[in-house]
Amino acid sequence: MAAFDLLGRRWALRVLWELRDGPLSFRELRKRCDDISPTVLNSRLAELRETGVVAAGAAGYELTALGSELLAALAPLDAWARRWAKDAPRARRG
Amino acid sequence: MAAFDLLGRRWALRVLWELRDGPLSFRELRKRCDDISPTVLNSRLAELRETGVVAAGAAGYELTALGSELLAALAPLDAWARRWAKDAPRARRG
DNA sequence: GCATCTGCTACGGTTTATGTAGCGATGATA
DNA sequence: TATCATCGCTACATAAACCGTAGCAGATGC
Repeated sequence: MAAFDLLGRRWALRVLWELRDGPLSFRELRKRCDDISPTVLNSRLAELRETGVVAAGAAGYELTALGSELLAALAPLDAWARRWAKDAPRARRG
Repeated sequence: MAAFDLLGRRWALRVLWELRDGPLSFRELRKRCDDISPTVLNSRLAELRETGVVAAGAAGYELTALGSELLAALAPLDAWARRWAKDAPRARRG
C-alpha cells in the first residue's frame, strides 16, 4: 500500500485533516497543527500538492477532489479514534 | 484527532497493515516492512502495544480486537490508495 | 559442543523535524 | 511617500528520529 509512504510521515495526516472544513492560509494551517514548524509544513504541502490531494487557491490551501476522497476514506479512522480516545484514555498517557 | 500522533509516524501504519493476515514474528515482520531497522520496529511495536492495538502472543505479534477494528477502519483508505495508484501513477514519480 | 534460529539492543551516521528569526511581497492607512 | 501589519515562505542551528550493521543472550536441534 503505497499511500503509507505519503501518509506515514509526520503531520501529513494532520494537515489533510485540518483542511476538512475548507481552505486555510499557510499561517492559519500552522496554528491548527500545533504550530508545526513552517519548514515541515512547507515540505508536507509540497508533497501533498505533488500527489494532487492539496492545491493552492486564492483562499489558501485546499483539498482537491482527490483530496476530498482521501479525507472521506479517513472518516472511519476518525470514528475509530473517537471510540479509542473515549474507551481507554489511560493506556496512552502513562 | 489524537490517533494521528500514533499513526503519523514512520512505519506505524505499515506494521499494522502487515499484521492483517495473522501473527508474525519479529523477524518476519521486519522482512515484510522492507527490512525496516529493528530499532524502529521495536519502537513502533512498543507504542502499538502500549496503546493496545497490538499484542505479543505465542505465535508472534498480532492485532488485538482493538487493532482489528483499527485495521477495518483503514480499509477505505486502502481502497482509496488502490484507485490513486491506478489513476495517477506518474504524478508521484517524476 | 556446535550450528542455527529467535527477539532484541548497541552504536555510528544520515535524514528529518523543531524553533526562532527574518526576508520580500502585498495591502491598508496616513 | 512612509509606515505598519500581514502574508507565504526560507535560513540556520539544534534536537530528535531513523537507518544499517553487528552482535548478544536465550531457545532448539543435532
